[in-house]
Amino acid sequence: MDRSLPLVTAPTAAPVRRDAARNREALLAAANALIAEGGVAALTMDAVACRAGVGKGTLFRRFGTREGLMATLLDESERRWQEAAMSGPPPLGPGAPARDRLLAFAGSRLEEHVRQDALIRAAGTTWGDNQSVIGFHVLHVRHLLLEAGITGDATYPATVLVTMVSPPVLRQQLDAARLTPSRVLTGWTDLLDRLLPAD
Amino acid sequence: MDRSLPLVTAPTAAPVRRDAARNREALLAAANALIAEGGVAALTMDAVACRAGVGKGTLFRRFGTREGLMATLLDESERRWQEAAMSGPPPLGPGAPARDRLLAFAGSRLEEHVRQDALIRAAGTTWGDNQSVIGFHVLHVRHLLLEAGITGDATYPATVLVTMVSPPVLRQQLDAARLTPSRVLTGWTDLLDRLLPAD
DNA sequence: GGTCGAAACGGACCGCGGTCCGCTTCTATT
DNA sequence: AATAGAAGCGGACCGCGGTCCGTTTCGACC
Repeated sequence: MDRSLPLVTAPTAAPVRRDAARNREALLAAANALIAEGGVAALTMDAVACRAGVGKGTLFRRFGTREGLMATLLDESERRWQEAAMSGPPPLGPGAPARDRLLAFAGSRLEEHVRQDALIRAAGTTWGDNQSVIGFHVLHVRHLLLEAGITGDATYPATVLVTMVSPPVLRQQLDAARLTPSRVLTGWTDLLDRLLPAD
Repeated sequence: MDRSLPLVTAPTAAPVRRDAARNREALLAAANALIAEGGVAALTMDAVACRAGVGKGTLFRRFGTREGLMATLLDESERRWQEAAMSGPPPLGPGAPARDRLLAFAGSRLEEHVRQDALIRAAGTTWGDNQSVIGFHVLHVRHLLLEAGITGDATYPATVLVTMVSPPVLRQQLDAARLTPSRVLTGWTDLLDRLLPAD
């Protein structure tokens, strides 16, 4: 682990009561199963509650809204990604040159966002505008930019680079503009090299 | 008008029948009135139909979904913006130096997106991922970048600059990162000057 | 083990988005 | 003007997200 940053916060405080914790896990398992079987559209709140063998009120008490439930599912994989970025193998994890890690960052986020696209869309702004996730990515990239020797303010360039592989921007480029993933990464790399000092 | 680009396409083909056209206008007027009175939350499909004096089926036939209705409302103001950018007064319209027009573009989009934020959020991906709008902006900025003498590929930098004043990115910067609008524009200007050749 | 307050549970209930289909209205054609 | 048939219309109906509140369960403390 190359530094300490707050990981994505637990969106719902861990329940204290035993039954509450058990139900929480049952609900998440049911939600994952439903998505695996029938896609995001199959994730109805009634179905989740029924499959988990609990009442609907319990489900809503735990996750607030359908989008909140989705955000929790996304947080799970985000947590795994963040661990990989902080203490996993290079080039995404520590141990590789900063520029290589930056490229790995872009490729990895692109892959993740394409893989989870349906769920991210359905979660709407609840997840997409998540401050802690974006904030983590910006700090991560900013750290690597500084390590790579960027001159001047690093926060805005970091924001730019993170933004350019964010879900809405990728959708625009991949779907609307009909670009291939590798073309997107080429553009991103060019942008990175314009922002870094010429070596 | 400095060039010809396709304006935002009519989202719903103009009705041929007289009564259909009349109802369409009545529905849009009702929708605008409801939003003016009670915000986006007051825009229920039943209320729009009732206020316009037509049946619910007619409303859905015309606009497809609630989001589709919102997208139509947004298209109206977008059309006005595009006219201002193509044939309005400088610096947004033609007649000013390219760099000034680019700054005017950023400021104008920021203002527009902040003003319409609630509606844009509520419209979801129906409007936000709108290819024709984003495509228009990218072409506009790309044109100005070339006029300003950018070297190399201009499309990706144009996409970057457009993206950085898009609604989700602005929300992240203004709400989550607590930046002021002028700070955002400063960052944008810096980015622009990094992308343009040093003069 | 008994007691008690708080936390969690569950399912009836509500409002809204969206669909469906029989009825009405318009306009092209003669 | 009459006609025909396509386009438009309307509102009953449905499913799902979300709420509410009386009931149940947990576990801390005695």
